[in-house]
Amino acid sequence: MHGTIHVARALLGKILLHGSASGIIVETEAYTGPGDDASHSARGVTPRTRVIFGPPGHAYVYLIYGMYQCLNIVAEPDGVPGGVLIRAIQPLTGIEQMQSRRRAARRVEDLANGPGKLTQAFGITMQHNGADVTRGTLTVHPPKNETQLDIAVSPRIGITKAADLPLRFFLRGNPFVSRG
DNA sequence: CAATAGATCATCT
DNA sequence: GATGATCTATTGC
Repeated sequence: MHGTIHVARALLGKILLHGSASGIIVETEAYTGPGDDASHSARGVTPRTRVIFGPPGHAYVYLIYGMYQCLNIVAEPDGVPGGVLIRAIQPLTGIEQMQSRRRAARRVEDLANGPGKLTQAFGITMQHNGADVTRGTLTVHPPKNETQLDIAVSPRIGITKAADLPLRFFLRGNPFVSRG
């Protein structure tokens, strides 16, 4: 709950890497489980939500609207639910491959500026559900030079329950943040 | 630019 | 059988 918010902020500025594709995480949302009605884990363990209740640092990937996948990072200790949705990424490398996976994107800014777009650009699928993001083919790691970040906060996007909680975090002014 | 319709299926009730 | 942590294309000012 509290730790998930910390992780959501800490993930900003980190690098997501999958094959030749890499980029800076510029937008996240915290989903804190009990008490957060928008969170998938709010109503307990199901076959789908079991990875959110598992150890931190693992990927929770799910299908939304029958055609897009969303990537979360599990954020709480084993047994405690909580996850961080990765909402937007600033592409760094593998941009040509991202463009071939996302023919609809006309600008580089549109390659990964949304939760469904970035999984498509990076080739992330439900096969990655449960994957350890500290080792393996899909990883998150610190940038080479850590700098001060200007982090802005807002309500989360696209939800109907608990829609007023300020649990969305993004890099202020960054052009790769989603439009909502 | 803003609003909206339609696509499409795993998951849960 | 209903419901989405979405995106794109298209329409209308």
